[in-house]
Amino acid sequence: MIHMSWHKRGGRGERSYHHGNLKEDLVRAALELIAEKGPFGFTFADAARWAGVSPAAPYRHYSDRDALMADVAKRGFELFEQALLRAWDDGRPDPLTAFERLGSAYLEFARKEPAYYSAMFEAGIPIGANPELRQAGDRAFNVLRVAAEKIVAAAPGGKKPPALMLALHIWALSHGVASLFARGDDARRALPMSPEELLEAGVLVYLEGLGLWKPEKSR
Amino acid sequence: MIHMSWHKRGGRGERSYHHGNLKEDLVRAALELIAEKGPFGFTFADAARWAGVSPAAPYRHYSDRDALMADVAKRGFELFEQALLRAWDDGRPDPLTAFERLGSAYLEFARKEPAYYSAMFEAGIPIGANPELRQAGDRAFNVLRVAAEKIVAAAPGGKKPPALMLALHIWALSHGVASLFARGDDARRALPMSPEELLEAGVLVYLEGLGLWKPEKSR
DNA sequence: TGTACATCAGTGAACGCGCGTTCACTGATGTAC
DNA sequence: TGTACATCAGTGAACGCGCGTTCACTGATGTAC
Repeated sequence: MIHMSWHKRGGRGERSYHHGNLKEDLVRAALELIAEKGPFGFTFADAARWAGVSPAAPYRHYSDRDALMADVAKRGFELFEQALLRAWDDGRPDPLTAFERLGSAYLEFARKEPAYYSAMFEAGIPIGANPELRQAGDRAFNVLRVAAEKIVAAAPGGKKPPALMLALHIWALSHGVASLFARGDDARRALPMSPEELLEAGVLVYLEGLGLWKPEKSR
Repeated sequence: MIHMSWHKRGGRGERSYHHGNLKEDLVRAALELIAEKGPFGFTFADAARWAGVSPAAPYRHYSDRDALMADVAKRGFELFEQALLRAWDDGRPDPLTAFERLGSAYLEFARKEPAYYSAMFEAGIPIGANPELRQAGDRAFNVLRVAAEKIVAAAPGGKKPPALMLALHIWALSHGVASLFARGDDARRALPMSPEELLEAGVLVYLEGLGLWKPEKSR
């Protein structure tokens, strides 16, 4: 009996002395545990246990628990950016339709990825001290900013409100709706409609206020 | 030496065997500690230590740490409601002016009372399981709802958008701006303007979209 | 192709620490008479 | 006004537990020749 299984790799659950993907597994562990018990409901040792590894092993990959959380948040922003890019789809078929999709994608991310979402926005990570994290967040916001620019550029007549402001307003509105009503955990508040409907209506009213959208007459 | 000071009450820092205001002091301790280290950065024992009391003492007032947090959140909502009521001032001198004050009060609360704010919105307290907390939150939101109704009622012409929707939109926008840009801690994001300006502009654009406000010609 | 060696990524035992919680207790307060 | 007693709100010691972190170590992998 000299640990035969250790010499096999890639089998169903079989382990070698070297885990091989521990870093990835720690991230997955963190996500599972955040989803289960909130962004502060788990420890470094918990993550190690979840990954089936000794409590000292995570130190090979992260200096401490906060570094792991920051990495989770960074990866979250990267996925978020990709989700937003897919939804925006370069403004097809027209900027307004694509813009509404962007809002829905925001809510969908908050609901389907509550673990990433809370790591990104509610884990209390000081963004100022973490340039990589900040950049990942900025890139995600940038999708919104580019979309806002296109909306403004496509506007009829001489209406050219500042695109940055538009993007910030939509971000804040989406974030507010998501945080209050569309979150994937027990702190979600009840609402007499779907969060998507609420957000879409809000965005349309807002765009109408900017003169970038007109409701159809016959409604 | 038979603990003379114990027999005095109300003096500067002097203590009797019975603390007298421990419950209030525990709440204050929680607020101090949340402000310092975040909503999860302290323990029941910390709160006891801060209040200058043995670690078993808090159990006379709260069943556990979560109960203390929930009480902090509840008190936060009560203060929030009062702050909003003061800002609204029954719609004086006119509903629109008062409504803008309401938005500023939201941001001011988030900035000046980050401890209450994070207990209320970011401590992960399951609101469904806590009727008192939920009611306190509902009462705070109700201020916004009543204000929205007055705004709608005072609207010119036949424009009568649903007040509940208006209130929810403004709540979400305020909450988004506050959570992202006006929070009182290190997770605050940078912004090329003041959060107040951003929110006020957003509210005005939104109200314009509803036909409840018109920008002055000469701007 | 084989061998020696450096490097890497894990182990597991150990430590000091502080937390949550309980317990029998005790000082202070309120009340009945 | 005084006294006896019940009740309340604290004490402080104790416990088991799990965490964070370190350490010397060891199995596995990669590479030079």
